[in-house]
Amino acid sequence: MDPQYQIASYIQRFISLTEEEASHFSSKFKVVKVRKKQFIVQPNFTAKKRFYVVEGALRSFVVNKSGQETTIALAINDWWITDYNSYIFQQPATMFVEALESSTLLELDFEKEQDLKKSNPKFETFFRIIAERGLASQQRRITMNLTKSAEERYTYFTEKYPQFLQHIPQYALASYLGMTTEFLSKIRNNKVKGKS
Amino acid sequence: MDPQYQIASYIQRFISLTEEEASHFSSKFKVVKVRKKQFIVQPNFTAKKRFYVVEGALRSFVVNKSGQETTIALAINDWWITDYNSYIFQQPATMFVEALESSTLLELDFEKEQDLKKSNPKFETFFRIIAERGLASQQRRITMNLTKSAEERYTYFTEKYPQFLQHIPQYALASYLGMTTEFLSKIRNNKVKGKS
DNA sequence: GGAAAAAGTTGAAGTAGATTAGGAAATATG
DNA sequence: CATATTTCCTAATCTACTTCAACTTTTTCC
Repeated sequence: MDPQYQIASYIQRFISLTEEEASHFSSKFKVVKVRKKQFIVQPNFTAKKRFYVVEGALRSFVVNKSGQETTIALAINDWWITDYNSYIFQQPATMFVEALESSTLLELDFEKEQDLKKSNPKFETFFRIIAERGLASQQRRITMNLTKSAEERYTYFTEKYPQFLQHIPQYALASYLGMTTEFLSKIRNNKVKGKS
Repeated sequence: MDPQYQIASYIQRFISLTEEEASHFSSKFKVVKVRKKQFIVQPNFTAKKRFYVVEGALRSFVVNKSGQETTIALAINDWWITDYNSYIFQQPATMFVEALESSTLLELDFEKEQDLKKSNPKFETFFRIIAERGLASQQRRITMNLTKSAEERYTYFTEKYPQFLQHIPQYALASYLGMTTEFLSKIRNNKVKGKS
């Protein structure tokens, strides 16, 4: 399927557009293919784009001084990814965004996004809606992280996002869920002390 | 100072409005005074409003089956608060929002917010901007929670949000930062084992 | 302004999950 | 298709933080 068509179909889940509007919207996106392990956002460089995933899998992560990587966000098809703090404020990024497998993306340049929003209030509405949905989902994630045990967080994730499990290596998922890869391995193999 | 004036001044930090637009915007807000310990959002009831804090302090929190409370968000003057997951999707709330001290709020009804956004694209832009800023700030919070120790999270908070410390009881702050009130007490009094 | 309730403190003991280290699978690539 | 690299697993040891319990201080409110 044509990637440009996909983004037009995606936006129309949230707002209704004429054919002309839909094709104007799609025209601002550029198809990008990335290979596994390729970076599309890097610390100290401003994230100039946000990315809609057509196919594949990516993650954003931070690295601390001792080299430990922590996954902050995950994305498969139909999800968006970038370093939002960098993109929204057009400031230097603190994160990497990396392809976990070869992927097809639609990139939207920050300036083009501003043009879209200026050109038609419907597009402004669209970006407002996806920001609000992101906000609500991050509120749920913060709540999970503060209130649930490692095992409960993993169980919740597998039930809520089963499609991710096929694409995300365990080391990336573990730090996303706030635990080590060793501990996640024990959970998955039911070897947590005190569990049957 | 007139509370309605404050919200007009607040929105103009983000977008410029004519006097008429500013007063149209302000007119949709209703001044509400709440006393300490009063709830403005409760689980199972849909959050029909979002609240801009003129003066005072509030928190949102969840309660688990064993009665333990976890603070999810904090708000003092110039901040917004509600259960966003409930408000945005107009679904039953899972959180309480409670006044930590007697406060003056400006409440915005969900329906009135929709009217505002329909009436003028500038208002759509405003709500998009505050959603995006919330998104970026939550991304930072998730990163902190996943990568820093309890003591580092506390130190970061005191440096970044010193104004909150005067208003927020320690038990509320502790669970917001993802630790027990006992442990936060030890951090504050430098009694953490292995620390000088 | 005095009693009761709420909030904060301290220390001892316990535990969820981290760290370390080594080996086994799986996957990539020449 | 073999071997190098990456990912995953297991188990012993360790620790950052929790739990519990008793106490002190601060705040509330009749």
